[in-house]
Amino acid sequence: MAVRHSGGGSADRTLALLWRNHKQAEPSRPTKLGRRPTLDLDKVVDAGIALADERGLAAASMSGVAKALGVGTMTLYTYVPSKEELLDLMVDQVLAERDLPAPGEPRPTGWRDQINLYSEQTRAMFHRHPWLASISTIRPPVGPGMLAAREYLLSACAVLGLSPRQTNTAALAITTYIDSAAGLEAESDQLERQTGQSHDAWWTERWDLWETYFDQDRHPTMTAIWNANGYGDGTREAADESYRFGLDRLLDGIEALKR
Amino acid sequence: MAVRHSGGGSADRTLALLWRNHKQAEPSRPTKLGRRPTLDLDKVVDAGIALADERGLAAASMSGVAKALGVGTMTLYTYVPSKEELLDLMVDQVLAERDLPAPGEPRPTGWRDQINLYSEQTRAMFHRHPWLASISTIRPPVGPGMLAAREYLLSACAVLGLSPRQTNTAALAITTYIDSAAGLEAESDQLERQTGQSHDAWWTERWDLWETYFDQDRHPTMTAIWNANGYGDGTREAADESYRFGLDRLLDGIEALKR
DNA sequence: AGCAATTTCCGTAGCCTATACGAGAATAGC
DNA sequence: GCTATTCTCGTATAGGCTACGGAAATTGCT
Repeated sequence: MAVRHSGGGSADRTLALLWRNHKQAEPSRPTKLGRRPTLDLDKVVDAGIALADERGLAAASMSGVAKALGVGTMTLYTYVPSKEELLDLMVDQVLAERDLPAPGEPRPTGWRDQINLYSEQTRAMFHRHPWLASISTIRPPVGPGMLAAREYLLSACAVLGLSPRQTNTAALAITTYIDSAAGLEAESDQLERQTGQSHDAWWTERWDLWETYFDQDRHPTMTAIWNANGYGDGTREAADESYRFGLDRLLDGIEALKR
Repeated sequence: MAVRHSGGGSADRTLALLWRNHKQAEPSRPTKLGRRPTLDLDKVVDAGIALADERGLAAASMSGVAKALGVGTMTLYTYVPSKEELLDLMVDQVLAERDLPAPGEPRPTGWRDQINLYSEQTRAMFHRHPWLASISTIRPPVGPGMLAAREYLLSACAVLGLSPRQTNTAALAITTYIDSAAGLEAESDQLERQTGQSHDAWWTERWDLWETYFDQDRHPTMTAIWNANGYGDGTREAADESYRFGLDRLLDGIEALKR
């Protein structure tokens, strides 16, 4: 995973880029002087996302993106202050892809269905862009995409009638679970595609573990579950099942507070 | 975050390194020929961990670790096949640091206390080694540390009396939540230490967001929670509170299945 | 038309990674 | 001392990000 240090450029500049299509607080450029640009920021961000989608986050290097756009590497720096900023823009753009109803728009009636909508949209997003999982999300890019999703989730939790403080806490817990679990799921899928090695094949390659190193006496519960076929056949469904199970239990627990 | 692709060297070689101190299936080296080594694998792994702890994962480069040990960079490759393997070894070593009772050893009586022990040990581990959060954990190093922790968690969940399949599912959901949430928490702390910028200061730097870009009409719930002081003062306690809240609700939901 | 101002484009170079290769140094047994 | 074996590590290659500075393009003014 790549780690954003998120301190390079000025925060103001980054915010201006993130919100570039939302408010023109300043009437943008005053003049039309100088050489005309061949690209624009959206093209750069789109190219970065496309590369990362197809060939992994590592392929979205500055030189890779430039090559994909048919320009020199350094040309990108006219549009983006640094790679870190480019990543921020890519992240917020895919965060905004989720189709979540805005305030006032129709939405599922029940609380759980509203959360499930967030869950499914987020899962689909991670599935389309598995590289997202390997980017740190503390101090995320505070762009329109992130804020819209947070607003939706908070508004869904608001109907529980908890205190404002607890509403926020509950929403945080839910995002933590959904984002992490969906990210893990997507990362696993991506590995299968990228390495061509299924999760099962990966375990088979480690057959030596059970043969040579595994000590049943030190791992009685694992052994018992194994013997009872508790691990199922495909690890894919197990992950799926556990995702839903965990989310449902978490929502059960939260709903029980409502009285 | 750094991404391990976990496919470079042969799986057998990696397993042998991971389990090096646990079983001597083969009586190790036959001869004592040749030049005597100046290091051993444990020293290399320890140096990598120490460097990552103190100055971040990026500081644990091959050249960085070599310099810390006072040897040439290429010397490390006598002990470790590649950087990827070194990371695997670092990871499993810190996973094993957690002080969790082995089978047969005394442990907390209640189910929840057993889970809480796992939670606290894991939190402390992430806090000591925040870089762990930025390493992908799908297809993790299957070493003694990982297996011991999994065994403990499964054995704790086993007392619920669920089916083997559901026991495993529940344990997966719990690790997903705990590992992710604890990782996020630790990453945030690390950023504060490393950049010297507190979470609050980070938000203050983005004051422009609320001033210039934020649209209250599109974010009514956020605005309402803000006005009701629902975000609290320090984001630190909010994260702490949300961690406990989410875990408690998840455990509530799981416990409700027990009948 | 010519020139200045301005903006974009991008080659070069510096410093950072990881690691393949191969030469040299150290050690054991003969 | 000789040889086999093992460890050490300098050099070189290939890739990453990005500071710098000059070339190219475009507008507007004279």
